[in-house]
Amino acid sequence: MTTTVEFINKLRNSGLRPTKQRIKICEVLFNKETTFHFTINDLVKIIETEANEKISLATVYNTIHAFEKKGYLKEIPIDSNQSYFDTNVTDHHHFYDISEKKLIDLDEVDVGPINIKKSIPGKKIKSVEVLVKLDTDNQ
Amino acid sequence: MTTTVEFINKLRNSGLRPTKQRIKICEVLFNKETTFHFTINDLVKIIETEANEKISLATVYNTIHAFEKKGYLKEIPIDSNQSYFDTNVTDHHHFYDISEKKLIDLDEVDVGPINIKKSIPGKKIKSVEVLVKLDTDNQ
DNA sequence: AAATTATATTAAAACCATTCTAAACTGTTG
DNA sequence: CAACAGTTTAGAATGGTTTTAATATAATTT
Repeated sequence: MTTTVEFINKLRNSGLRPTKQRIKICEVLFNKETTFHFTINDLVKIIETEANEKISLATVYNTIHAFEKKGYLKEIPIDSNQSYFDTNVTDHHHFYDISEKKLIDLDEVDVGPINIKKSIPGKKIKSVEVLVKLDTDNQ
Repeated sequence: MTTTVEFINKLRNSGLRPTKQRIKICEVLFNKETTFHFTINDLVKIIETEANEKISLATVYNTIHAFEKKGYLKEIPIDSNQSYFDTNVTDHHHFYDISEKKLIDLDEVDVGPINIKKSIPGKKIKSVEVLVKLDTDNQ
Protein backbone atom coordinates (compact mmCIF):
# COMPACT_ATOMS: atom_id res chain seq x y z
CA MET A 1 0.00 0.00 0.00
CA THR A 2 1.53 3.24 -1.15
CA THR A 3 0.10 6.54 -0.06
CA THR A 4 -0.70 9.44 -2.34
CA VAL A 5 2.07 11.44 -0.67
CA GLU A 6 4.59 8.78 -1.60
CA PHE A 7 3.52 8.91 -5.24
CA ILE A 8 3.81 12.70 -5.16
CA ASN A 9 7.35 12.38 -3.85
CA LYS A 10 8.23 9.71 -6.36
CA LEU A 11 6.99 11.91 -9.19
CA ARG A 12 8.72 15.01 -7.90
CA ASN A 13 11.98 13.14 -7.38
CA SER A 14 11.78 12.02 -11.00
CA GLY A 15 11.37 15.57 -12.22
CA LEU A 16 7.73 15.03 -13.06
CA ARG A 17 5.17 17.42 -11.67
CA PRO A 18 2.68 15.58 -9.50
CA THR A 19 -0.49 16.42 -11.36
CA LYS A 20 -3.91 14.98 -10.57
CA GLN A 21 -3.75 12.77 -13.65
CA ARG A 22 -0.28 11.40 -13.00
CA ILE A 23 -1.12 10.59 -9.38
CA LYS A 24 -4.27 8.78 -10.52
CA ILE A 25 -2.27 6.72 -13.02
CA CYS A 26 0.29 5.89 -10.32
CA GLU A 27 -2.48 4.66 -8.09
CA VAL A 28 -3.96 2.48 -10.80
CA LEU A 29 -0.59 1.05 -11.84
CA PHE A 30 1.51 0.86 -8.72
CA ASN A 31 -0.95 0.36 -5.89
CA LYS A 32 -1.58 -3.30 -6.68
CA GLU A 33 -0.46 -6.43 -4.87
CA THR A 34 0.96 -7.90 -8.06
CA THR A 35 2.46 -6.51 -11.21
CA PHE A 36 0.44 -6.79 -14.41
CA HIS A 37 0.35 -6.22 -18.16
CA PHE A 38 -1.84 -3.70 -19.92
CA THR A 39 -2.49 -1.79 -23.10
CA ILE A 40 -3.24 1.92 -23.23
CA ASN A 41 -6.88 1.09 -23.82
CA ASP A 42 -6.99 -1.18 -20.78
CA LEU A 43 -5.58 1.62 -18.69
CA VAL A 44 -8.04 4.23 -19.91
CA LYS A 45 -10.91 1.85 -19.14
CA ILE A 46 -9.59 1.13 -15.65
CA ILE A 47 -9.27 4.82 -14.89
CA GLU A 48 -12.70 5.68 -16.20
CA THR A 49 -14.37 2.74 -14.42
CA GLU A 50 -12.44 2.40 -11.19
CA ALA A 51 -11.86 6.09 -10.67
CA ASN A 52 -14.92 7.34 -12.54
CA GLU A 53 -12.87 10.16 -13.98
CA LYS A 54 -12.28 11.42 -17.48
CA ILE A 55 -8.73 11.62 -18.69
CA SER A 56 -7.49 12.60 -22.10
CA LEU A 57 -5.97 9.83 -24.20
CA ALA A 58 -3.05 12.12 -25.00
CA THR A 59 -2.32 12.51 -21.29
CA VAL A 60 -2.32 8.76 -20.80
CA TYR A 61 0.15 8.33 -23.67
CA ASN A 62 2.33 11.16 -22.37
CA THR A 63 2.37 9.78 -18.86
CA ILE A 64 3.03 6.19 -19.87
CA HIS A 65 5.92 7.27 -22.05
CA ALA A 66 7.30 9.43 -19.26
CA PHE A 67 7.04 6.52 -16.82
CA GLU A 68 8.67 4.19 -19.31
CA LYS A 69 11.55 6.60 -19.79
CA LYS A 70 12.00 6.79 -16.02
CA GLY A 71 12.08 3.01 -15.82
CA TYR A 72 8.79 2.56 -13.99
CA LEU A 73 7.29 0.57 -16.87
CA LYS A 74 8.55 -1.71 -19.60
CA GLU A 75 7.14 -2.12 -23.07
CA ILE A 76 6.79 -5.72 -24.22
CA PRO A 77 7.32 -6.39 -27.92
CA ILE A 78 4.70 -8.67 -29.45
CA ASP A 79 3.76 -9.11 -33.06
CA SER A 80 0.82 -6.84 -32.76
CA ASN A 81 0.07 -3.32 -33.69
CA GLN A 82 -0.77 -2.59 -30.09
CA SER A 83 1.73 -1.83 -27.36
CA TYR A 84 1.73 -3.89 -24.18
CA PHE A 85 3.24 -2.53 -21.01
CA ASP A 86 4.40 -4.26 -17.85
CA THR A 87 4.52 -2.87 -14.33
CA ASN A 88 7.13 -5.52 -13.56
CA VAL A 89 10.39 -3.80 -14.43
CA THR A 90 12.73 -6.50 -13.12
CA ASP A 91 14.65 -8.56 -15.67
CA HIS A 92 12.28 -11.26 -16.83
CA HIS A 93 10.71 -12.75 -19.92
CA HIS A 94 7.27 -13.63 -21.25
CA PHE A 95 4.92 -16.26 -22.44
CA TYR A 96 2.44 -14.93 -24.97
CA ASP A 97 -0.77 -16.90 -25.23
CA ILE A 98 -1.69 -16.45 -28.86
CA SER A 99 -5.33 -17.51 -28.63
CA GLU A 100 -6.12 -15.51 -25.51
CA LYS A 101 -3.81 -12.62 -26.42
CA LYS A 102 -2.44 -12.60 -22.90
CA LEU A 103 1.02 -12.16 -21.47
CA ILE A 104 2.37 -14.29 -18.63
CA ASP A 105 5.57 -13.51 -16.74
CA LEU A 106 8.48 -15.88 -17.02
CA ASP A 107 11.18 -15.45 -14.38
CA GLU A 108 14.82 -15.40 -15.38
CA VAL A 109 15.09 -18.63 -13.41
CA ASP A 110 12.46 -20.27 -15.64
CA VAL A 111 14.53 -19.50 -18.71
CA GLY A 112 18.06 -19.87 -17.44
CA PRO A 113 21.05 -17.71 -18.23
CA ILE A 114 21.38 -16.43 -21.77
CA ASN A 115 24.88 -15.77 -22.94
CA ILE A 116 25.07 -13.91 -26.24
CA LYS A 117 28.26 -15.09 -27.92
CA LYS A 118 28.20 -12.66 -30.80
CA SER A 119 28.94 -8.96 -30.61
CA ILE A 120 28.70 -6.03 -32.98
CA PRO A 121 31.56 -3.50 -32.96
CA GLY A 122 30.58 -0.16 -31.46
CA LYS A 123 27.35 -1.51 -30.05
CA LYS A 124 26.50 -2.68 -26.59
CA ILE A 125 23.66 -4.89 -25.41
CA LYS A 126 20.86 -2.91 -23.85
CA SER A 127 18.45 -5.74 -23.18
CA VAL A 128 17.80 -9.42 -23.86
CA GLU A 129 14.16 -10.35 -24.14
CA VAL A 130 12.74 -13.81 -24.62
CA LEU A 131 9.22 -14.23 -25.95
CA VAL A 132 7.76 -17.73 -25.79
CA LYS A 133 4.62 -18.09 -27.86
CA LEU A 134 2.02 -20.56 -26.64
CA ASP A 135 -0.56 -22.48 -28.60
CA THR A 136 -3.47 -24.54 -27.39
CA ASP A 137 -2.27 -28.12 -26.90
CA ASN A 138 -4.98 -30.08 -28.68
CA GLN A 139 -3.80 -33.56 -29.47
CA MET B 1 19.01 -19.34 -58.65
CA THR B 2 15.40 -20.36 -58.82
CA THR B 3 13.53 -20.22 -62.08
CA THR B 4 10.12 -18.68 -62.59
CA VAL B 5 8.72 -22.14 -63.29
CA GLU B 6 9.90 -23.33 -59.89
CA PHE B 7 8.17 -20.41 -58.18
CA ILE B 8 5.00 -21.21 -60.11
CA ASN B 9 5.15 -24.78 -58.89
CA LYS B 10 5.90 -23.73 -55.35
CA LEU B 11 2.91 -21.42 -55.36
CA ARG B 12 0.60 -23.98 -56.94
CA ASN B 13 1.73 -26.67 -54.50
CA SER B 14 0.84 -24.31 -51.67
CA GLY B 15 -2.64 -23.77 -53.03
CA LEU B 16 -1.80 -20.24 -54.14
CA ARG B 17 -2.55 -19.24 -57.69
CA PRO B 18 0.63 -18.20 -59.44
CA THR B 19 -0.31 -14.68 -60.39
CA LYS B 20 2.02 -12.18 -61.99
CA GLN B 21 2.25 -10.25 -58.71
CA ARG B 22 2.97 -13.26 -56.52
CA ILE B 23 5.67 -14.50 -58.85
CA LYS B 24 7.27 -11.07 -58.83
CA ILE B 25 7.26 -11.01 -55.03
CA CYS B 26 8.78 -14.51 -54.98
CA GLU B 27 11.55 -13.33 -57.22
CA VAL B 28 12.28 -10.29 -55.09
CA LEU B 29 12.20 -12.25 -51.83
CA PHE B 30 13.53 -15.71 -52.63
CA ASN B 31 15.93 -15.24 -55.49
CA LYS B 32 18.67 -13.75 -53.35
CA GLU B 33 21.96 -15.22 -52.19
CA THR B 34 21.24 -14.36 -48.59
CA THR B 35 18.14 -14.00 -46.50
CA PHE B 36 17.14 -10.53 -45.37
CA HIS B 37 14.75 -8.44 -43.30
CA PHE B 38 12.22 -6.04 -44.71
CA THR B 39 9.15 -3.97 -44.02
CA ILE B 40 6.16 -3.80 -46.36
CA ASN B 41 7.33 -0.40 -47.48
CA ASP B 42 10.80 -1.69 -48.27
CA LEU B 43 9.27 -4.40 -50.39
CA VAL B 44 7.02 -2.06 -52.34
CA LYS B 45 10.02 0.17 -53.07
CA ILE B 46 12.12 -2.77 -54.24
CA ILE B 47 9.40 -3.98 -56.56
CA GLU B 48 8.76 -0.55 -58.02
CA THR B 49 12.46 0.20 -58.47
CA GLU B 50 14.02 -3.15 -59.33
CA ALA B 51 11.10 -4.43 -61.34
CA ASN B 52 9.77 -1.08 -62.47
CA GLU B 53 6.24 -2.30 -61.96
CA LYS B 54 3.29 -0.96 -60.08
CA ILE B 55 1.71 -3.18 -57.50
CA SER B 56 -1.13 -2.42 -55.16
CA LEU B 57 -0.25 -2.08 -51.48
CA ALA B 58 -3.20 -4.34 -50.64
CA THR B 59 -1.79 -7.07 -52.86
CA VAL B 60 1.57 -6.85 -51.14
CA TYR B 61 -0.09 -7.18 -47.73
CA ASN B 62 -2.24 -10.08 -48.92
CA THR B 63 0.70 -11.91 -50.43
CA ILE B 64 3.03 -11.40 -47.47
CA HIS B 65 0.38 -12.69 -45.11
CA ALA B 66 -0.28 -15.67 -47.34
CA PHE B 67 3.46 -16.44 -47.48
CA GLU B 68 3.75 -16.04 -43.73
CA LYS B 69 0.88 -18.46 -43.19
CA LYS B 70 2.58 -20.97 -45.46
CA GLY B 71 5.81 -20.62 -43.52
CA TYR B 72 7.83 -18.91 -46.24
CA LEU B 73 8.31 -15.82 -44.10
CA LYS B 74 8.52 -14.99 -40.43
CA GLU B 75 7.34 -11.85 -38.71
CA ILE B 76 9.79 -10.41 -36.18
CA PRO B 77 8.27 -8.72 -33.14
CA ILE B 78 9.86 -5.39 -32.26
CA ASP B 79 8.48 -2.61 -30.17
CA SER B 80 7.45 -0.61 -33.16
CA ASN B 81 4.26 0.04 -34.96
CA GLN B 82 5.77 -1.40 -38.11
CA SER B 83 6.01 -5.07 -38.98
CA TYR B 84 9.37 -6.54 -39.91
CA PHE B 85 9.59 -9.73 -41.91
CA ASP B 86 12.42 -12.20 -42.38
CA THR B 87 13.06 -14.48 -45.35
CA ASN B 88 15.13 -16.64 -43.01
CA VAL B 89 12.56 -19.08 -41.62
CA THR B 90 15.00 -21.30 -39.75
CA ASP B 91 15.05 -21.15 -35.95
CA HIS B 92 17.16 -18.16 -35.01
CA HIS B 93 17.11 -14.92 -33.05
CA HIS B 94 17.82 -11.24 -33.57
CA PHE B 95 19.78 -8.22 -32.64
CA TYR B 96 17.84 -5.02 -33.04
CA ASP B 97 19.94 -1.93 -33.54
CA ILE B 98 17.81 0.76 -31.93
CA SER B 99 19.50 3.79 -33.49
CA GLU B 100 19.66 2.40 -37.00
CA LYS B 101 16.34 0.54 -36.75
CA LYS B 102 17.96 -2.52 -38.30
CA LEU B 103 17.70 -6.22 -37.58
CA ILE B 104 20.70 -8.55 -37.54
CA ASP B 105 20.43 -12.33 -37.46
CA LEU B 106 21.67 -14.18 -34.44
CA ASP B 107 22.17 -17.92 -34.92
CA GLU B 108 20.91 -20.37 -32.34
CA VAL B 109 24.59 -21.14 -31.74
CA ASP B 110 25.27 -17.49 -30.83
CA VAL B 111 22.63 -17.62 -28.14
CA GLY B 112 22.96 -21.16 -26.86
CA PRO B 113 20.19 -23.55 -25.94
CA ILE B 114 17.19 -22.11 -24.16
CA ASN B 115 15.35 -24.48 -21.90
CA ILE B 116 12.03 -23.15 -20.65
CA LYS B 117 11.50 -24.69 -17.23
CA LYS B 118 7.96 -23.48 -16.72
CA SER B 119 4.87 -24.79 -18.46
CA ILE B 120 1.25 -23.77 -18.66
CA PRO B 121 -1.36 -26.57 -18.53
CA GLY B 122 -3.14 -27.12 -21.83
CA LYS B 123 -0.63 -24.98 -23.72
CA LYS B 124 2.35 -25.97 -25.77
CA ILE B 125 5.32 -23.90 -26.84
CA LYS B 126 5.08 -22.77 -30.42
CA SER B 127 8.22 -20.68 -30.61
CA VAL B 128 10.99 -19.16 -28.52
CA GLU B 129 12.29 -15.86 -29.79
CA VAL B 130 15.15 -13.86 -28.35
CA LEU B 131 15.45 -10.17 -29.14
CA VAL B 132 18.69 -8.48 -28.16
CA LYS B 133 18.48 -4.71 -28.29
CA LEU B 134 21.64 -2.84 -29.15
CA ASP B 135 22.66 0.67 -28.22
CA THR B 136 25.55 2.75 -29.45
CA ASP B 137 28.53 2.10 -27.20
CA ASN B 138 29.73 5.64 -26.48
CA GLN B 139 31.93 5.73 -23.42
C1' DA C 1 -11.62 -22.58 -76.99
C1' DA C 2 -15.64 -20.61 -75.01
C1' DA C 3 -18.30 -20.35 -70.86
C1' DT C 4 -18.45 -20.73 -66.06
C1' DT C 5 -16.71 -20.44 -61.50
C1' DA C 6 -13.55 -19.24 -58.02
C1' DT C 7 -9.97 -16.52 -56.63
C1' DA C 8 -6.91 -12.33 -56.90
C1' DT C 9 -5.94 -7.49 -57.79
C1' DT C 10 -6.96 -2.82 -57.37
C1' DA C 11 -7.81 2.12 -55.92
C1' DA C 12 -9.90 4.25 -52.67
C1' DA C 13 -12.07 4.48 -48.37
C1' DA C 14 -12.10 3.04 -43.71
C1' DC C 15 -9.78 1.84 -39.51
C1' DC C 16 -7.35 2.48 -35.43
C1' DA C 17 -3.37 3.11 -32.44
C1' DT C 18 -0.56 6.78 -31.75
C1' DT C 19 1.23 11.56 -32.19
C1' DC C 20 0.70 16.41 -32.90
C1' DT C 21 -1.28 21.05 -32.22
C1' DA C 22 -2.27 25.05 -30.05
C1' DA C 23 -5.11 26.91 -26.57
C1' DA C 24 -6.39 26.63 -21.73
C1' DC C 25 -4.81 25.24 -17.29
C1' DT C 26 -1.91 24.21 -13.17
C1' DG C 27 2.17 23.54 -10.25
C1' DT C 28 6.31 25.97 -8.86
C1' DT C 29 9.30 29.59 -7.65
C1' DG C 30 10.53 34.10 -6.25
C1' DC D 1 0.34 36.69 -5.92
C1' DA D 2 2.71 37.23 -10.31
C1' DA D 3 5.21 35.11 -13.79
C1' DC D 4 6.89 31.21 -15.94
C1' DA D 5 7.48 26.63 -17.38
C1' DG D 6 5.44 22.44 -17.67
C1' DT D 7 0.91 19.85 -18.35
C1' DT D 8 -3.63 18.71 -19.98
C1' DT D 9 -6.98 18.74 -23.40
C1' DA D 10 -10.08 18.00 -27.56
C1' DG D 11 -9.69 17.44 -31.86
C1' DA D 12 -7.04 17.05 -35.99
C1' DA D 13 -3.37 14.71 -38.28
C1' DT D 14 -0.50 10.70 -39.23
C1' DG D 15 0.71 6.38 -40.91
C1' DG D 16 0.60 1.45 -41.07
C1' DT D 17 -2.79 -1.89 -42.07
C1' DT D 18 -7.39 -3.74 -43.46
C1' DT D 19 -11.69 -3.55 -45.86
C1' DT D 20 -14.66 -2.76 -49.80
C1' DA D 21 -16.68 -3.64 -53.98
C1' DA D 22 -15.71 -3.46 -58.72
C1' DT D 23 -12.72 -5.40 -62.20
C1' DA D 24 -9.49 -8.78 -63.80
C1' DT D 25 -7.37 -13.17 -64.10
C1' DA D 26 -6.63 -18.16 -63.31
C1' DA D 27 -8.75 -22.69 -63.19
C1' DT D 28 -12.35 -25.78 -64.37
C1' DT D 29 -16.00 -27.37 -67.05
C1' DT D 30 -18.41 -27.86 -71.25
